[in-house]
Amino acid sequence: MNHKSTDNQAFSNSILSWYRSNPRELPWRGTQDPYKIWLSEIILQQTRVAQGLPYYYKFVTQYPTVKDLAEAPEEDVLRLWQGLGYYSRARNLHFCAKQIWFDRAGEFPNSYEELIQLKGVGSYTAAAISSFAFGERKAVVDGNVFRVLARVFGIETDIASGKGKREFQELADQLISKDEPGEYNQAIMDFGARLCVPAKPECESCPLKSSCFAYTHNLVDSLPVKINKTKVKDRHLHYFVIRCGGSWVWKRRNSGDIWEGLFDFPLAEKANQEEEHQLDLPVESQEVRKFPKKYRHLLSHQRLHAEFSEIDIDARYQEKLQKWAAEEGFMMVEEDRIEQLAKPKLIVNFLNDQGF
DNA sequence: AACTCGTGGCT
DNA sequence: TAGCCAAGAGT
Repeated sequence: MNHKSTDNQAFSNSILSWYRSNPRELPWRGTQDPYKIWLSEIILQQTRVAQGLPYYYKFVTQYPTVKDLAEAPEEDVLRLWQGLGYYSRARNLHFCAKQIWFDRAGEFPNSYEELIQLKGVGSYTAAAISSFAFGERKAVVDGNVFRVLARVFGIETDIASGKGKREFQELADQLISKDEPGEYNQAIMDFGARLCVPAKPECESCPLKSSCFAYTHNLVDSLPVKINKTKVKDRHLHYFVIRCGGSWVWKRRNSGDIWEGLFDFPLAEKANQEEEHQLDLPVESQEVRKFPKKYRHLLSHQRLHAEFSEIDIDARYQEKLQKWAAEEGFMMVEEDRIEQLAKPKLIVNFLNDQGF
């Protein structure tokens, strides 16, 4: 897919020109601090600007420099990330901050090649940081860029395929402005986010409308092509809220499943909701009260069906329960410390509903 | 290459 | 409602 360089320049000039009269004012624009740009880019991965904004403010306030982030406990970082999803982003962010501060003497990676070696920094994020902070000519290819290029140039390759990713990256590399690569990267993403949106784009006011392949061929609604193969799996979770002497039994979630590193409760999982869930406790004949409300919690790839039961155990069994919890990989948490635990949204919803 | 990893807004 | 998609990356 070769395009004449004059056409390329016409495209990038149009995008830049549109951007200069329609810029979004975002708090990470206007800074050259690679730490803040990195932070903003990690937060914005697969995340709408409106959803990420409050988290950006929380993080730059709590952790103004990479040193502050590096010196924080991972639990605190995850707690601040609570509710934003894709928690590996927070774990990798913290891991890299420690790496940069303690192993590199605080020297932030300052090139695409170095940046892409960081955990959680892929081709998009490395291009974004290197162009915004260091003026490197590396083209970003995110969901916006896929859409704009697919429509304007009439590309029907599946954007989820390896072939598609290579093809779009190659085209983006040809199109990016030589003089203002960072500005151009911002521009094409804003253009996709505000004008060339997925549904009902504003084609009538688009500066590219006469040259846009999709518009002139009535293909706007069918481009880009994305073949989605992920099927949603149903899971049935039964949580047990076990309380004893002012403490609750909590479980820190392991790797290899959703919500790694976050806290929830001892859990029984069964293949269907008909089966009655049970839990082996160290004390006999405890009353198990089921909360009437049932939860359906949607993830990108799983549909969770959850219910909760509470078990109150007399304080005289506290030591026995403590021992059992340690053996089972659970932990006893005093009530006033529960707020500090990083919890999945499902658990936060449950606690709010029950007035805890 | 296909699968995994959250949450929320919009249609 | 169910599906799509949002400044993607790791395995």
